Amino acid sequence: MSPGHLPLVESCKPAKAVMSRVGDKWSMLIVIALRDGPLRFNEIKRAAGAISQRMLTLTLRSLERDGLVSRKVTPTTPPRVDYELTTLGHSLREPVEALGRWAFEHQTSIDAAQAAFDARAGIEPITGLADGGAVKGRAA
Amino acid sequence: MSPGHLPLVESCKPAKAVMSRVGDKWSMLIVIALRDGPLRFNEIKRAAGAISQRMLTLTLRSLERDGLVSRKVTPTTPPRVDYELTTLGHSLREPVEALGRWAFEHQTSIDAAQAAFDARAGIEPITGLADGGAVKGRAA
DNA sequence: CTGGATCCTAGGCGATACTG
DNA sequence: CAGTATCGCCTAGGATCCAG
Repeated sequence: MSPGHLPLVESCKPAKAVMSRVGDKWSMLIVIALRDGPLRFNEIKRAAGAISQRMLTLTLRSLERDGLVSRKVTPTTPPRVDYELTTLGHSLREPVEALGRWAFEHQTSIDAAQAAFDARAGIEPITGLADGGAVKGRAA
Repeated sequence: MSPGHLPLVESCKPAKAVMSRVGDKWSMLIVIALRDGPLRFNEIKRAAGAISQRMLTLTLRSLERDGLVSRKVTPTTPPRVDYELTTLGHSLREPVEALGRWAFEHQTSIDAAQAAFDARAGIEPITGLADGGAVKGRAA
């Protein structure tokens, strides 16, 4: 997709945008929650677990803006609002779920790599200098 | 992968972690930059474009910790450090590139949806209050 | 050239309170 | 029930200076 010799940052701007969506804290969780059909505001909230009403509203709006989710209002009392994945939204599930599968398949490899890295960090101080060797105390 | 009736948040924690990686500002850009072979610190920097040395170092470290990138130091003067995708890193490219392709394929749909949404937002002010109607500039 | 330590700001996100 | 408005924390991430 990218020729290879040009900045490569510009060549994948649209990809960057989508990756941000995928990586943000709640979007994909909501998309997955809606995979089996429409849900109401509070149903999504319950499904997502710890999301705040503020973030749910914002995320839903933004998902709607991107055309991934549709919003249907039924002006009764109390009001009823149903959210549903659009065709575009459903199509996004495929690559996203592939990514999810990758995560599960390689979970142990990642865990192992992290453990090994952390172990090395504790053992090799800074290149021979005798250092107390705090495991990178709670600073940053 | 998730039974469907449990919180669903906990069932995909590892996926969430990976999604965050994919979604963060520089990780995938670096992974893609390394797709054709090892690069030195400043070569990656040049390829990425606007990244700060701080973020490059941090991202690289964290990629290394996750076992996606390997770091090889050649202690010459000046020092030479090569970064290369590990097998795990390469395997991640597949789902990530799939996501990238999705982004390109549906770019126009998303653009259209956003334009339509913004247009609607401009028409329906806020329940009658005359609003100037700034289009809420969406940059990055 | 590689990369650590510091400082500083924008904004993501949660908590809470209020409206229709 | 659905949604908005306000506040305040906290972290991502850029700029800069220093060191090996």
